[in-house]
Amino acid sequence: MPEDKNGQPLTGEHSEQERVRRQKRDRLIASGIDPYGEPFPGRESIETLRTRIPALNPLPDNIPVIKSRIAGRIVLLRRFGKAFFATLQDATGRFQVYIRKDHIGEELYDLISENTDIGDHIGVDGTFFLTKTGEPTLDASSVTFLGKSVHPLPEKWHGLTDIEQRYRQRYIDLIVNPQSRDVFLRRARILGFIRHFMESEGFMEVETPMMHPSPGGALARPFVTHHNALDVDLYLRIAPELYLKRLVVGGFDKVFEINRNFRNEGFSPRHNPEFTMMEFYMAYHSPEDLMALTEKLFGRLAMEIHGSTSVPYGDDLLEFSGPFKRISYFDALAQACALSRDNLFREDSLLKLVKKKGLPIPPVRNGKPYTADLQNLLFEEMIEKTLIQPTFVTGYPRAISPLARSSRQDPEITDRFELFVAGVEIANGFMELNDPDEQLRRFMSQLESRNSGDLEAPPPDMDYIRALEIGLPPTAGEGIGIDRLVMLLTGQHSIRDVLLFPQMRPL
RNA sequence: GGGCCGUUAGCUCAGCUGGCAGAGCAGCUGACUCUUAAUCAGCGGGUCCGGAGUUCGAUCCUCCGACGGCCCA
Repeated sequence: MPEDKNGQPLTGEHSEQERVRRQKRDRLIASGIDPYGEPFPGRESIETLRTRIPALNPLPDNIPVIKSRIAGRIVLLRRFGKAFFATLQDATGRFQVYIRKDHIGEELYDLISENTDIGDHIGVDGTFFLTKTGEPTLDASSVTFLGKSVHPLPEKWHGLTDIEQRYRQRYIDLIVNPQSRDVFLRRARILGFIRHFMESEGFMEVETPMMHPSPGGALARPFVTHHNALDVDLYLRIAPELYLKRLVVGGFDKVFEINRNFRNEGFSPRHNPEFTMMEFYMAYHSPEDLMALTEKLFGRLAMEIHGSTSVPYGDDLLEFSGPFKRISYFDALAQACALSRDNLFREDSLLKLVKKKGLPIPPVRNGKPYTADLQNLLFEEMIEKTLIQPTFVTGYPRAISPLARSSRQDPEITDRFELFVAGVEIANGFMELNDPDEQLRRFMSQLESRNSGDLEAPPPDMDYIRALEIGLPPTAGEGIGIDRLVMLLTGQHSIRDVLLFPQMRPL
């Protein structure tokens, strides 16, 4: 049974306005009009109509005759006695129509005038003209009723501001809040641009499984589901990484995937349980190449969406013309913590600093906290949020990079970087570990963590080890958080504002 | 998981110290054939998120719960 937001059943509980609208619907039916409409062939989009209108400023004496057929939702209505103005909205914009009793006939006029509301769909055939005040308008020669809206829309001026309702009833938000609509139009452009860019760079788009027999490729708790016919548990993927590298083993040496990942975590302005990532892999390339490609992509995207590589975000002006700033993980940490390189690797001095900062002690594993966990905690707390302009952080510790190859210069660090913008992690890339025996040792070490209670540590994926045994060429791979990127490019500060249907607690 | 804040008409919001529930928009009736937040006159519309308690009396105070936001973990 349908319910309102307080769990109350809706049947027979219509408001006065809904009852009135249903009565109007029934009157339309009684007059032989289908209140839910028929297809309306031959209409043009409002955007197309606008392109056909020549520049008419100042108002010319002889406007060329422009006839049009448009359809849309009535979003504004100004009634007079024997005529009214209605503003129609379709996917491409708004356009005013003028409906006069003496132009469409008394019978049709009375029927339409008395039974339409804001929110209804109508189709209009008419002739273009400019009003006294210069508003482009279609003078209706006939009106077709295309759909009754029996539930009133929010107020025309303030729109829908209740955040919860905007997320739960996005269809209303999209009708009445042009800013919201614009965010998603831009999101679609961003996605299209990225795909086109990657293809032009020689990448092949692939789709790998969303349901994994064993979760892997990241550190996160998975969602579990069950396949009945096989009678096995499956995990919604936390990352596509291990499958994409299998494809590189298979010979597709430049691949990318844009798709959803699922992580069984809480919500925040930057986290949704399902989110969109692009991961891509380039055989025979380096992390340097990844960073260069990332700079190129972000610069082009900023130009595409903003017409400039400078993008305003909150109080900041983000500069996406590369090259981006680079800092080393340990240099930055040593500086921010005012610790010597030696003390940076001593558990006691790290612990002292963590306690001094009032930070929670990370979970103890095998009797002792890892120095890498302490380092990472301090890095996250003291450095990440200060990285406003696009910044690559390089040289991540091996201990927190189980799929990355160790640096040839320093085996304690990996050839891995993360990109931060506006204090938020946007991308993560590295030289892939392609030594199967080393990868197996790392997996077994993660298994120990898992067995000692770390639910984010994945179990070993032995088929992935076999793929590495077949041979992964030297490969660089990167993941880019698409939702967060869209946030930056659309000026949004909550991930929920760039997701059409963010996850909400069911009512 | 913790702290703070919020939930009142279809929507946006007021509501003082506990004393008959308010406005604007939307709706209804009437006037109006160039308005664009149309205008003018009149009218209707409420499970004050839910439950319990205190009180003569609760939208308001207390407790429990639901949902949401922000911050922290």
